[in-house]
Amino acid sequence: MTMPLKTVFYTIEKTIKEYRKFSQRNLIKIEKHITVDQALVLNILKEQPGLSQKEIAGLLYKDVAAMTRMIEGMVKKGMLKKLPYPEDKRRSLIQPTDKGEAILEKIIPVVLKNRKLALEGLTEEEVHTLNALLNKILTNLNRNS
Amino acid sequence: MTMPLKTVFYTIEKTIKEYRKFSQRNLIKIEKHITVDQALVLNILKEQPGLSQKEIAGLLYKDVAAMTRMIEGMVKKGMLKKLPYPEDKRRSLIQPTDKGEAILEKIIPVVLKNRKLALEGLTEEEVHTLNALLNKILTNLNRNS
DNA sequence: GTATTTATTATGATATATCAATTATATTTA
DNA sequence: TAAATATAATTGATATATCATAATAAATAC
Repeated sequence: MTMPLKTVFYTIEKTIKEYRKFSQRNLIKIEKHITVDQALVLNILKEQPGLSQKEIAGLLYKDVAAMTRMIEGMVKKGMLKKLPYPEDKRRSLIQPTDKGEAILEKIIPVVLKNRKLALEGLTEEEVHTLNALLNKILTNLNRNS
Repeated sequence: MTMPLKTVFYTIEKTIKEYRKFSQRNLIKIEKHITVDQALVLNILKEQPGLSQKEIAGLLYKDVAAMTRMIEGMVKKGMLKKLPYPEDKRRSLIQPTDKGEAILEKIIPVVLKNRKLALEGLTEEEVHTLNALLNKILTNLNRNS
């Protein structure tokens, strides 16, 4: 087996892990006790209110069980609230609390800056190319599974 | 904040997660109870015998504590053995057992095929470009951290 | 309209990750 | 060489992930 560490998959994994660590470090500077994923949940709920836990899980690429527990944790920490969802009693209406919204406002600029710093020196076309190549791989994976 | 789900970082994360799942599914078909990371450890130790746990952790991009437990698990399952490491008593010499080697031989073709399927339709140049673009991001992350 | 199937969420068991603190050994330095 | 510092690995506490199963509600089939 040629060294797995020299494959492009290793580079992909390394990049996303470094990016997550980088983002996490910068997030914590301005808001202790928040994780990258929690920030994403707050943002998603702000932009698409009324999503189900399953839908949020899908967007964050997580398991629904993991999402149950993550949201539970965020409710405990006062960032989210769960209200009854009239049309479907299996679900809840999940909303950021005032505290959650305040946190989100604080972290948005950090998230934007993180992305900007990480993509420094890449042209729009390069970012587009990167996306396109990754999508080719994704297509292969879906076709073969 | 523009939707995080539309950023290239989301695509990167999605790609590596899908690739891991894809690999895991195919691995399990021929060898129950082995994970992608365990396969990588076996392979690394075969190609670079005598690495320390810390070095292996670095290559797999994991914490040393996680590596301690992972290796512990693989020893319990009979895939690895830990021998005394003469020059430095803090370390152990970690080696695949016969069973571990046999497993590795079985899975190598699967790993190679996984990679091939995932990269189907991409030219060598495209793979090279993908790598280069990711490395640009990695450089940014390192410089800014 | 009841029974069956499907969908959403929650839970239990287990595995893995992360961070801090600890232990044992090596290395440096004064 | 003794003391201080650094390194490799382990452990404990906590968080998160994953898979199977269960509980509840909704949708569909009969």
